[in-house]
Amino acid sequence: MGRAPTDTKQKLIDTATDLIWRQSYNAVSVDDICKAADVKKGSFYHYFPSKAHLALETMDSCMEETVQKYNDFFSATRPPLERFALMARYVLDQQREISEELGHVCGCPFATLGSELAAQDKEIGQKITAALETKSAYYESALRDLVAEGVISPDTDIKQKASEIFAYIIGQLIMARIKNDMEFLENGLEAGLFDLIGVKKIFNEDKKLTA
Amino acid sequence: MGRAPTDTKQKLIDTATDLIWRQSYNAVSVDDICKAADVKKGSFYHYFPSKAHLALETMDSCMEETVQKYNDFFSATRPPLERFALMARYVLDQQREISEELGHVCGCPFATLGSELAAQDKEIGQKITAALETKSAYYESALRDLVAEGVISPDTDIKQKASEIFAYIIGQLIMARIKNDMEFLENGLEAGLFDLIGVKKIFNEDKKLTA
DNA sequence: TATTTATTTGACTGTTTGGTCAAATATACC
DNA sequence: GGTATATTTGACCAAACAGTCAAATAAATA
Repeated sequence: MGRAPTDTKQKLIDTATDLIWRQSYNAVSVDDICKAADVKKGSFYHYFPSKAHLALETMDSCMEETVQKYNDFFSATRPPLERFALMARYVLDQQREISEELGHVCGCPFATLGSELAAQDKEIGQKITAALETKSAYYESALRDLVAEGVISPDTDIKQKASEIFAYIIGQLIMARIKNDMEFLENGLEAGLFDLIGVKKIFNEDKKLTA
Repeated sequence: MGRAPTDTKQKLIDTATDLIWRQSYNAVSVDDICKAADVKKGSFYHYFPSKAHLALETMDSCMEETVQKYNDFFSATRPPLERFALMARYVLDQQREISEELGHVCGCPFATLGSELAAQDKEIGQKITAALETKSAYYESALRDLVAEGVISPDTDIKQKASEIFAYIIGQLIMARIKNDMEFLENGLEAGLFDLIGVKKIFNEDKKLTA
């Protein structure tokens, strides 16, 4: 009994993700989101108790996709350096696609939203902190495997190194967003990543490790 | 003839800097700024044609202070490694002070504002891009001196390295802001910086280089 | 003291904001 | 067809928003 569920909620989440990612949380109004999603405001508040809750759910939605991708990229079956390379390529592809679709380089949605809202909404700050720490965990694991394979020094401070890689990627994405410059990312992201890891060799076009 | 100038304009700039740095551009209203500065709205619009123009002037004000500090830290009379160490210490001191004053780790005002407004206000985006490139120039120069002194490899790609250092610092500051965690910065910032430069030695408490 | 000019004031406007609600409507099941 | 439940609607609200303006006021000069 009862009426069948619709895709309205997901439509709101997807629309809000794009609008907020492109602009910012406070610059996008509930009316903007409703208009873009072609949903009336009453429906919005049927699915979300507040605008902030919608933002939380866009984060969940983003994180779900990220975890799915990263579980593939960082699979233990892959050589650890390939994991990083796949991740870097994914970031670049994603940024290129979004920038063509939305007309602006958008950077990391977690970092952008987090930077804007961390001091404004505690719950969002915590959710984003958790998301970012999840990502770091992938890096740490891959770095440990690199130590085990003797590719990088056993003295490596794994936590510190992962944090460096992570901060570097976030920093690059923020810079690319501010400059609205994809080329900046294309040139620096992968190179810097491998420089940070401490290996000079990177993958060639056949996706095999060069000597 | 005429009335003497007052400090009202500067008071508005200083107040706005704190409020926007702590929260975000769109989360702070002109009324908020006026109330905090104890200035009536009419006066606000006597000095600034719009809220966005006020934001531009807060950036100018921040940049002025930064350039003054950096001209000292990155003076060619200093050993290049000391330049980076002084800068790192300044960032930490500043963040600690602001976080105690405003009750939250605030990160880099340029990055925060830039990330929020780059896609919303072109002029602000350009101003921030210029500011960030000015900072990078200090790093590049110091890195070249490190090469000249033989501290780092002459093969070093200076532009890329400066970009890595820069992205790392911005990334760390964004993370610290999101996590609202000074300890995170205290632990990682300086260590990561020197790791990125490629030297293990850092300054001891007497501010002399250790062997 | 009169004049000139920069500054300050506070009331005002039209719009947008996040959020509410009772009523209307659609649909799945019995 | 009747009933239960989920969804949708659009009108509505008070507060907040960026920005305006004519009048009042303060001070430096002459």
